[in-house]
Amino acid sequence: MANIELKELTKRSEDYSQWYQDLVVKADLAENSAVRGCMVIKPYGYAIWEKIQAQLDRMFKETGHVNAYFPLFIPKSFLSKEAEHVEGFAKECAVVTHHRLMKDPNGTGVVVDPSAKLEEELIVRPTSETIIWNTYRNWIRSYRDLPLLINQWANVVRWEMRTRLFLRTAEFLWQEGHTAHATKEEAEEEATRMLNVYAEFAEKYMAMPVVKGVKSANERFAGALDTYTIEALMQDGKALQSGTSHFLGQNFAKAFDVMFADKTGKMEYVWATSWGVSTRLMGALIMSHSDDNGLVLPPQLAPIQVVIVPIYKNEDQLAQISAKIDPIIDELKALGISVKYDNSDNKKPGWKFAEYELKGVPVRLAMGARDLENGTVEVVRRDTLTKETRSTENICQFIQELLNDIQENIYKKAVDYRTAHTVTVDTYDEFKEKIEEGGFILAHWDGTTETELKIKEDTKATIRCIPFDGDKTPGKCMVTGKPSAQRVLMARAY
RNA sequence: CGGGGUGUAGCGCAGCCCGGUUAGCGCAUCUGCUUUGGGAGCAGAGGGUCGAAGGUUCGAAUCCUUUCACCCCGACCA
Repeated sequence: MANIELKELTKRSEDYSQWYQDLVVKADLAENSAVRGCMVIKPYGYAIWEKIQAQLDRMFKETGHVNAYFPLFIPKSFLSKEAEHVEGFAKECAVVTHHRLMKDPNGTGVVVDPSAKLEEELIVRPTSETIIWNTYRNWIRSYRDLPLLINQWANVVRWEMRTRLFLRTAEFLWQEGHTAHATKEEAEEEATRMLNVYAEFAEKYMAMPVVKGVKSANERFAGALDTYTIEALMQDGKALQSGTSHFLGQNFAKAFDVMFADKTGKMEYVWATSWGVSTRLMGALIMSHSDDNGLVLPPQLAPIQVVIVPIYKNEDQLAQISAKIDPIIDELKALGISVKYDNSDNKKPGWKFAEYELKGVPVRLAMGARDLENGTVEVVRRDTLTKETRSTENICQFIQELLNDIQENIYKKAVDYRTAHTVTVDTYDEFKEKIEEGGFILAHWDGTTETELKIKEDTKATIRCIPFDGDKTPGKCMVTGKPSAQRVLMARAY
């Protein structure tokens, strides 16, 4: 009964934010680093990110995209070429001003060598539109060069005031797609297509339901004509913007002078999109499914899908168990299931059970003396924590089905949660009351930034998106009474 | 940048108010034995510039001054 420390996960009901922090650290996903606001992603956390990456990368390639890599540094002058863009990012840029250090003449440390000042400062990219569009100018001449469908996996830096592991860090990993098109329609289609890719990924792989929609002008990406978003609801009732896809119009083409000759030989500005998801998805994944015992991972993204724990009294017994387990491991692997056989002898079974629950491993098998006698194995599923003892016969097929079942079940649970926490309101008083309970609220809005800001000021809630699907019945704005085309999705957000 | 808090062993903390032998405790680590079906037990061992700098004092983790860092809550954001 000792070792309370590891078990001590703050309960979600006590302090949700603390629960999240505890979980990220104790499940060994990430930790704070020596650099303020920057995290170290630990191997187990990175393994999940790699699975996210691998699947998204596959989906990007299936939709015709290729990967490339652009520089970390951007000349300062580039950033100012698109007026709205610079305004959106200027306040959070890390700037490189020098390129050399020297011994401190007055001490033992090192100082910046003043003679090594850069002619033009470099910005550490907060996003890559500018450097990429500057490059595209040289790549695009004719309509035959289009469309250009490029993605890059990279790190970016945004100097945030306050950070939280995965949800908001000063440096984060992401992918950013940057595409160039001959027509407005094609670019808009692309932006929509990629939003759909994100939504499909969120729902099928992360088991996280999302609402697709368009951002209000106020919440739009700096430099975009339209920002499409997927919005998810976390277990504490707050919304999390999980991915965005932007229709950039010709803004960046004009800023960087990127033109092409169309079929008639006429010179036209190129149409653009950009789209991205980040390590923030890790935060979304954690907060969507996990419980007071730790992480709950969807089988599709779990680095370890099945863990096997032997329970033995001596070496001889372990050998007997291993002899039973080995063929099961081989068969599971042949089915494409990732298995870990934890026969380490420095931890007791009970410790291992708790540990793998904390880490969210979807299925756990345990085999001991009793099972050897009966030809059985204990199967425990992480999502419900239910146990059953089964014959080892056809066990692998059972596990395969069980993994699918878990994937479906946690998705269904998340959908049910969201359904239960989505309400429709018609008056502002009702809105103010409901927003305190958390969750999504569908309400009518007059479409003005003024009203949106008032709502934010009064309630801290923002318009998450104007949903694509669902009820399109017009009505009256809950604040001003002016006409509204459809209900919009509102919530307090991360 | 405002408000609050914390810096003592790898991690988590006590000691500080009221200065006084060798700075403690839990976890982790190492060794040995016993254990192993829900976070094992016993015995032993190693591990510290008490965030930093200055000051007061015979004597400072403790009091004073300065400073740095980090965390939490706000304003800003994926």
